[in-house]
Amino acid sequence: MAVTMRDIAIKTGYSLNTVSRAFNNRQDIGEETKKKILQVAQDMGYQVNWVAKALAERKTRTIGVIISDIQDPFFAELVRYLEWYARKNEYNIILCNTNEDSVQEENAARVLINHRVDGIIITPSQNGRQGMERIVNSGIPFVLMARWFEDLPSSYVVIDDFQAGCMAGTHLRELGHRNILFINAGRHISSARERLAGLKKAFAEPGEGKLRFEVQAAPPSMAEGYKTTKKLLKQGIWFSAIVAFCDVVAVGVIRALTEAGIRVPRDVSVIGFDNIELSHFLPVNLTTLDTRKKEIAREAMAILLCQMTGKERPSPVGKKVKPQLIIRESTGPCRESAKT
Amino acid sequence: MAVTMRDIAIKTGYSLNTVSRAFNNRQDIGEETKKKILQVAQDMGYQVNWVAKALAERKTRTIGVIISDIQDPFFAELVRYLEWYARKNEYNIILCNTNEDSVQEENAARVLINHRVDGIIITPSQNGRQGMERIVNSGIPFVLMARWFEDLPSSYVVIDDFQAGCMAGTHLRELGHRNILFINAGRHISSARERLAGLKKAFAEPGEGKLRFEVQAAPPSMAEGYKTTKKLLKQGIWFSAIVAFCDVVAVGVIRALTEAGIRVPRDVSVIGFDNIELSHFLPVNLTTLDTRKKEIAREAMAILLCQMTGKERPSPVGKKVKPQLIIRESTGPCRESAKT
DNA sequence: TTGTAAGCGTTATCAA
DNA sequence: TTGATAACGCTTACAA
Repeated sequence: MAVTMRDIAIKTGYSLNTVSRAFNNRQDIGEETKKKILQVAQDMGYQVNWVAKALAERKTRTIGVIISDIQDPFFAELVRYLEWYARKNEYNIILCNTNEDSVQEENAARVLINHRVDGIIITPSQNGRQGMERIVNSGIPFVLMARWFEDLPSSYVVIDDFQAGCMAGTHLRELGHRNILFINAGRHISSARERLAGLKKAFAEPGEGKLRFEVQAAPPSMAEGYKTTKKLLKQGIWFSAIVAFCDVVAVGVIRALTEAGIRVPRDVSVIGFDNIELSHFLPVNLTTLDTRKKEIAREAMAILLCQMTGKERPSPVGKKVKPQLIIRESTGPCRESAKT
Repeated sequence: MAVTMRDIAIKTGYSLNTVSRAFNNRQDIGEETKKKILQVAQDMGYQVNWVAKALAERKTRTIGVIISDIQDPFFAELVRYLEWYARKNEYNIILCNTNEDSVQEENAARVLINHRVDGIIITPSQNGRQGMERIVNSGIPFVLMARWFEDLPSSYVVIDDFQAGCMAGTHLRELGHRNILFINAGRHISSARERLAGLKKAFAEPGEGKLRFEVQAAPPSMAEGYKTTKKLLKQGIWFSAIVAFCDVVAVGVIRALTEAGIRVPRDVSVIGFDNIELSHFLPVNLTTLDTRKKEIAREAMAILLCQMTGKERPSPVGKKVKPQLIIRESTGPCRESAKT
């Protein structure tokens, strides 16, 4: 069907090998010959067959990306950057969405290994390790992104979630808030654990108030943020500020508050994490901790590229990016007149 | 490095061919033999090499997806469904993001062709046809999704955008709105043209008001919706309802209105398209036209699967899915007391 | 039921 | 600077 290098070899009278040389820009070929071959290739509409090339070179120039929820704007943005950086380095991306499900994750790992991807970037679901095990055993270079395992010696790029939690807490404390509700994600997620720890730290000084509640909305989504808040409100629980695990959850939280006639930030302050694009196009713009999505994607790709091209087995490198507090409209001073 | 079929052949004493038979579940092999081979394969940790398989079979079991903006929740959701349906049929997805740029689109087309994907699903940027041309010439089966070319005989799955526009207009007309502003996307996008036409149709009856303005926010994004609205407001233009090209644009529109002290829907009604998840978690939930993302993804995949497996060159099939009006909080009756 | 041999479209080795 | 020839890891006739 399609034109092959052999066709070109026949057409030009050169050997297959020489044709290959022309395409791969080798030194051991005459300028004239090269020109002629490339011209003929163009005329015949030749297109490399990357499958054959991959088999011969044992390199697919393909990176597997395992993401827990492509519909979450945070991950969507990460994927966008990853795709961009990959493309720039002439790699393709095979996308696998796990919906935070360990079975789908394991399946994704298998698929990518069979596909002989050159490397993997993964946001592990962290509620099961079968997928990770497969990847580790395969020997394919990989980088954890946004989440990591303390006990797994591997490369990772994450935000400094402890610090992020701490910054969120400090911001609220400084505004006078003493009764904080944290709508967290499931504790199996590393960032959930670390943000909680950071938050607690911020309220560790005696007399400085406390984290009154931590509840878990899993998976982290608008719907869960909404449902959880609604339920708590119904229980008559009171708080002057809510920390949401991420902006997406915060959006659901604010909707629930609005429905209950509670105004943000007058009655209750809300703070999120991630700084997704949406967070500054809401009627009340969200105070949030920027999680440096672009940097994370860039770093993850840089580390992976390094491990893929490196000759020797590379030692794992971990990177924690500093978060940044973005103060907008959803947080304000605590009003003492809060009811109970 | 990795275990190959040859290794298994040697280990078991059978021929390469017999090993192949075992894996491909053929009939011409003894039950015992098969069992033994599979067992050994498992023990040795064998993993198929899909690259080699693809080269031999001339099938990669890979589908290329060219999307114009993965960060747009509408497309993110489509991609999620596509990935799901693909996986279900044992296909992988190679993702290419074009950012609505025809150069990136052409590049994506080239890449996917070189990769010998079995099929392509594309949301064409429609501001240049080089990419489409490449795809058509390659002979690889493809399906247009969400956008189509009237003059290109090819398979497509779109929403009935004319009807969607018409429904939006009718809804507003029935609420008494007579001065409508349409913040559209660029006219090169088929859905932009068709929604506009439908909208006009809804106001075609004499005395039934009119579409006062159409302005274009390109690319369709929150930021563009915001900027455009802001600018119009500054110009002192008045209208009682805004139709936004999509929910994402509507979000930016509402933010701009809110900043200007204009309340939705009391002062101005807003209607969007797509019914993204976000649209019912906003402080004021969005009235919108559901664009049946799941159906579109399912249909696109179904048609593609059919074309990929079909023996004969299939004739193009086009499908227009019916939109659905979802009335929520952002539209209300027109108040005559509108200022100018 | 099994094995032999050729082929998929490249790259790589080595000799000319 | 070029050309045979052998990989790469699998499938698929065709033969036994």
